[in-house]
Amino acid sequence: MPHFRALDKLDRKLLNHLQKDNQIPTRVLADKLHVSQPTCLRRIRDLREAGVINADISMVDPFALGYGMLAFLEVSLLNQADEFMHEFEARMNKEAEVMQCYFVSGEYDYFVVVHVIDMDAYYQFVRRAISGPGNVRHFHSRFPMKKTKFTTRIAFDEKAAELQVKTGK
Amino acid sequence: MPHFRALDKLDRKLLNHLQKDNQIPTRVLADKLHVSQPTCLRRIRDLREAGVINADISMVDPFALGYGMLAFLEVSLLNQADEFMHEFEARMNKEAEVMQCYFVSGEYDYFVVVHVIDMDAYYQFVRRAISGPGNVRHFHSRFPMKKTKFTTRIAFDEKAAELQVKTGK
DNA sequence: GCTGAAATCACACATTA
DNA sequence: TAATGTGTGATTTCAGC
Repeated sequence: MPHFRALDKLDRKLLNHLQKDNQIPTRVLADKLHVSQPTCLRRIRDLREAGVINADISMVDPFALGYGMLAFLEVSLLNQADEFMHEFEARMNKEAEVMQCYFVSGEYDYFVVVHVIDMDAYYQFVRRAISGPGNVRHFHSRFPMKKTKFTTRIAFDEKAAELQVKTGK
Repeated sequence: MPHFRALDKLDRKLLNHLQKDNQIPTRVLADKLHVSQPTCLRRIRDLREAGVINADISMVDPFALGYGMLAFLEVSLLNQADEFMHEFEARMNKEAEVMQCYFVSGEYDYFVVVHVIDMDAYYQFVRRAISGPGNVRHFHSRFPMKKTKFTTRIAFDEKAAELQVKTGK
């Protein structure tokens, strides 16, 4: 049974901390926020169960591993019937090189962010996943020279705090 | 003193797991990979110290919090002297709404991904951070209708594994 | 890779608003 | 009634060997 509740100040403070570091002991976090350790833990558990916290992960630096090449790939499909769009999206979901994929309006249908080792790997990716399988009318590549910012942290301002949040199941 | 070493199979397996879930007890992870728990822990610690693991964080679902609106913002600067580019990049770094920023070649200089609550918030953001401060020649907004994939996980194939990785400081 | 001490997590229960 | 705080046992981390 789905229910709704609003995020209060404590929730927002917790999220702001956990977005930076989720390995901090609940005891330390509790002290910082002037609540007890079990309260801290309970709130975090609830945020996870509610899906506000999607996942708890280690961030790996792609450049530290030789994945120095990034590409923006714009794709327009031949056939835009629902099943074909789903087929394309499913394919992108399976491809490990695809970091992000967006359905966009305008000249192209999809905007895809691809992370690969080098140009050869990118070429192979395009042949295998884009031009190979068919149903692609046109595609266009751009190569960002530098990633100057990348964050998964979202900001919690007052307005957002007042919004109702769908929690739990 | 910086030193180099290559990632072996164990490192890659560890990273593949931790990218999905960094809350798994090292004991469980050790059993899965058929190594001892302290070995597992030491490897992970080394990967963190080496900077291969950037951060350990909770991922927050922006849509669960009412941040339902995404925008692609392309910007070209008036003055492209180094100091002005740094100034723009620094500004994007400070803005909480900016999730990603890339320096690109072509018609525009920067590709910026912005995450906001609604169109009004986006308008305010553009006025404050883009058109307001000056040195922007032209900008153009696109609004992706759906994010069909977003991951921070990078793939570890054999080729990548053989690459030398800069570790330590 | 094994063992053990220290720390953390996570539960039951009393308390408060 | 629902959420917080206190106290306690089970797990986990992490150092020494």
